[in-house]
Amino acid sequence: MKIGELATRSGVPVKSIRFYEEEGILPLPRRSENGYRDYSKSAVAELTFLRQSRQFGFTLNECRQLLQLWHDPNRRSAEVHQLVIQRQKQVEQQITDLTSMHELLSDLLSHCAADDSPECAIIDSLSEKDHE
Amino acid sequence: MKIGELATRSGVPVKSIRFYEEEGILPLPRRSENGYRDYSKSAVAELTFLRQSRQFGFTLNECRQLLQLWHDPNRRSAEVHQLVIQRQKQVEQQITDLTSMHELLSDLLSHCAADDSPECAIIDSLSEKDHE
DNA sequence: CTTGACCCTCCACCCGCTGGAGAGTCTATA
DNA sequence: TATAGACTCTCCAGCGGGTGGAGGGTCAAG
Repeated sequence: MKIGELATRSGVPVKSIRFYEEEGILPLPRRSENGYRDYSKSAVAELTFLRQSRQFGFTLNECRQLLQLWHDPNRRSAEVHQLVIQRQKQVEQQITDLTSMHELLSDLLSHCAADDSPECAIIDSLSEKDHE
Repeated sequence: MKIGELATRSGVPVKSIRFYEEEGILPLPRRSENGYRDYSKSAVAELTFLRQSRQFGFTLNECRQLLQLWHDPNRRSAEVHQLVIQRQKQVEQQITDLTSMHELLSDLLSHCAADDSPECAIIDSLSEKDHE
């Protein structure tokens, strides 16, 4: 299978596949006589796994670890679990941060007249130092 | 005022100040005889405004617009309002995305034994294509 | 007269790709 | 058989938003 087919089958762009290989996240595939990358069926599963992991927001380094665990028949599922817990905590933190940001934005909006005059409470708020 | 003092007063790192100037987001300051950047008091307010805007998640381009409005005595507050609304919508979208990601992660976690065995529902789930 | 705290410029690197240049290869059709 | 177009290859540059370091200059205190 050539890289284009792998790309459509796995849902990962050709460019990204080459990038992942360069970064050592994916193994280097064998080459055909003409120099084209030649993939086996299992590459589709591997790349699909990678794409899914990325969609869950794992960094490439975390994906590397996940792929290692995926390949390791002696893995402990607790280790996988740990990585996912970690990721979930990050997501929680991000939600918390974004939620408070959303509130602050609401505060800004509520004090702005939103008309043709230059007076603007938003501008004023943004000019203030936090601790004052 | 030299860049170091501006940095501590505004809460923006020296490196970032120079970066913002290079990018044309901040005006180039006058220079002292020795070539050092020489800032007026108003630079503190301007940079504080920029830092606050960044903290609300505005991109540098959006900050550029906000700074223009900040400087413009004939601004319409509606325009500022519009930018903030836009930003808030993005935040809402991000929260939505992260929340569904959080749920999916919970689903993964709930099916994993998290023990010493290699069987792992998480690994299995991540290997599946979305639409299957 | 030296030490240390500043300041300067310039270049490289981070992440996770994406786009393009310039070249080679393969297949279908005229 | 020539050629067009769809692939493929490698290499290099750039995005956003900075950060870090090298290799200098400058200034005040001890």
